[in-house]
Amino acid sequence: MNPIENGLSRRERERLDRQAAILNAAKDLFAEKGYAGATLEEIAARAEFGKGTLYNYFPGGKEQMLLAIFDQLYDGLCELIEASFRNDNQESFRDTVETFVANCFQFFYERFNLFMILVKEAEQLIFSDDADRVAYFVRQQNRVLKTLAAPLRLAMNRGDLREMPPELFANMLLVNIKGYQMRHCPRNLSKPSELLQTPTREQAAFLTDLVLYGASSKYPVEVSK
Amino acid sequence: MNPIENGLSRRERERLDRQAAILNAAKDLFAEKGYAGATLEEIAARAEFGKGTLYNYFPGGKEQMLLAIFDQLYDGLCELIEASFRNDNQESFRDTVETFVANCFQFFYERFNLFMILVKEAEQLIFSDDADRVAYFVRQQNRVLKTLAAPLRLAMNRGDLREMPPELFANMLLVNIKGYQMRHCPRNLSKPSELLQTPTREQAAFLTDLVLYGASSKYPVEVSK
DNA sequence: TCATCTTCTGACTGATCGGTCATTTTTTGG
DNA sequence: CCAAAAAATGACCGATCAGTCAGAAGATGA
Repeated sequence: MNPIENGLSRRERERLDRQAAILNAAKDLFAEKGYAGATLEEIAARAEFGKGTLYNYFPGGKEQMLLAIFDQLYDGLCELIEASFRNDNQESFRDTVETFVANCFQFFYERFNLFMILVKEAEQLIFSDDADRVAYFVRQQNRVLKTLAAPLRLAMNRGDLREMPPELFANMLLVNIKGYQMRHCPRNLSKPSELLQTPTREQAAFLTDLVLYGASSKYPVEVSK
Repeated sequence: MNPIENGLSRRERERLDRQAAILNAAKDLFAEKGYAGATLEEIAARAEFGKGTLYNYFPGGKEQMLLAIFDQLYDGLCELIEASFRNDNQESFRDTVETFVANCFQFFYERFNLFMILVKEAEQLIFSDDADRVAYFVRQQNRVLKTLAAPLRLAMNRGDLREMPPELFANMLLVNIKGYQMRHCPRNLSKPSELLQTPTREQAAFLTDLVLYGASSKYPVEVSK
């Protein structure tokens, strides 16, 4: 009766497709107008559903959509980190970092709406006064930080990096990637003339060297602990 | 009839005092609940005025208050930059940068509400779809960036910094300061147990060394252009 | 003291929007 | 083809809130 594919019936697959379609509409609109600025009516219209239908797929309403989007974002980021550092050792640490940086640029280039949501909403949410939301974001951000800190710890043990709390450097790396990317974003999304430039390997190399070797043209007299 | 002080009559001074009181109330509430989350009613209550009175002092309403706050923030930041680099040359560039970083930490420590507003709202606003708001923020951020880029340009000419677009490094510096500070913020403002720690000179030194000399424990084979 | 001018006030308005649910439409399986 | 189940719908509700304004309160100065 139920020809199964991927262990899912057609009904179930269609349901997931529709859920994904709603989520994509939400992504676009959250990115464009911000979480608060996007209305359920608009999201429903963009996904070609009635407003009530959204609640079939996301009983938790707007907030559940936002958290589902952040789940995707943080999952993707963790996978990207693991993939980038998987074959560490097989090349110089510097090149591994460059690859990681380039992968991040590429990741956000392909998911520009996720990047905008991250930029616009994450800090707002992590410093909100809703304890549950704060807990969610602290957990997710720590997960990313731990994932990145692990290979950095190894690099320190190998002597590729100065000794410091690896989460600290993980944070610094991510902050720099985000800051660099943000600086090269179109300021005004409704002005289509400004396009997001495709990220180049040169930019990744530049940022990598800056982070690993610093901005000074001189070597420090003594590298401080 | 009008004994003048600072060129202002008593009436005018009182008016400015009340305006400042309203702005301080707004600062606290914007920092706590975010721009969207703070209501005019609350702001008025905290400043001990009726809601209608706010419009005597800020005819432009909520948005005018926000922009007035950002004016203060960006003005303060520019002054701080200029003051920090004023006696460059008299000490090593590294120490000048450390002073600048320490001053930034101190500045935001003393103005924690401004820092929270910056963190929570600035990106939301600069990527909004209101062209006027975007223009305001682009102008202000560029002003800060230019102010910081000027002494960095000089340092490059002196050979203290690698050659690169000075605005790029200015951006990187600011991003790192903000990112470092943010990492050491209490996540949940309503939980008073977590206090903002007073910034130390050691932290400024650490971040300075990281930015100037990099995280690598090895010197690059060749410093890339 | 009083007329006038300034400042203050908070009830009210209009608009917005998230979420609900009774009803309609579609799908399903016999 | 039909009855029952599932899905979709959008009018409606209640809450929120920025901004308004007519009148109250207070200051001024002659």
